[in-house]
Amino acid sequence: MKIVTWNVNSLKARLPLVLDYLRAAKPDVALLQETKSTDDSFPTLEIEELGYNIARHGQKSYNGVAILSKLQLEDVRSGLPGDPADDQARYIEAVIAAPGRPVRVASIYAPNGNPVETPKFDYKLAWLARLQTHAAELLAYEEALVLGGDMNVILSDDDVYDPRAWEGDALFRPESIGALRTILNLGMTDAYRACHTEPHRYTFWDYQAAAWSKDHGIRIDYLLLSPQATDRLQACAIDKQVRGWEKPSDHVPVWAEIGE
DNA sequence: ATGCCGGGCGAAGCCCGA
Repeated sequence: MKIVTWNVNSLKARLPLVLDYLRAAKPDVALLQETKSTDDSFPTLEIEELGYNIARHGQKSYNGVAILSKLQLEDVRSGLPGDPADDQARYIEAVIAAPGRPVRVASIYAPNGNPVETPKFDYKLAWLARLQTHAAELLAYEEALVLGGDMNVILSDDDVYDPRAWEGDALFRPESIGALRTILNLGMTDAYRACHTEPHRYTFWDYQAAAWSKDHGIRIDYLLLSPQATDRLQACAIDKQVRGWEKPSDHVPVWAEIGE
């Protein structure tokens, strides 16, 4: 089962690119973030034509997450538990009903958190703490689980072109790194790092300052696997070439192959 | 370089992202 995560930065603006990618890469499951689509404005027909079932959780203008799956979706849950007052559409999960070998997946868009020293950073840390609590609950199921998405955290100096340039940024603050490490320490595996040890492999390049042509990127999009999913991990890669396509997102897809 | 792009909203210019 090929599972891809991708922050598309507006599904409406990116629809031709997304459809091209789905046709070429043929993922069984696509976890999308920053769809910026309400559930009513979601391009359902175009995506269903490619053979995908859809679960989406959107809002107007901002955020928005979705799960596309060629297999049936079950037990769909929208919204990250832990704060009924939080109305930002940043989390959706579902079970991919592979016969005999189901996989629970989540599409996650963690808050950016900038500028620090503002409520935005507090919200980010509180949100990641809620994700930790929920991840612990899901891990207790002892099933194949894939938490995929834009975590908005740079885990180490190896995941950024110039650590000094990001010093103090909400994505690289010790509190942010600690929050994501705490989730990994529950027993989850960073799929890309399980397959690749070489440093300086990125998933995001800013539109500005010629970041792409200079390879000034950061790795902030992850597939986090439960032990049961890690046992089935066969391959993982970053589809970097998509950043060079026409009218790209600033993020690129990251995929993992989870065996049967 | 706390906004150089790029998108949403909505029809000019502000909000937001990382």
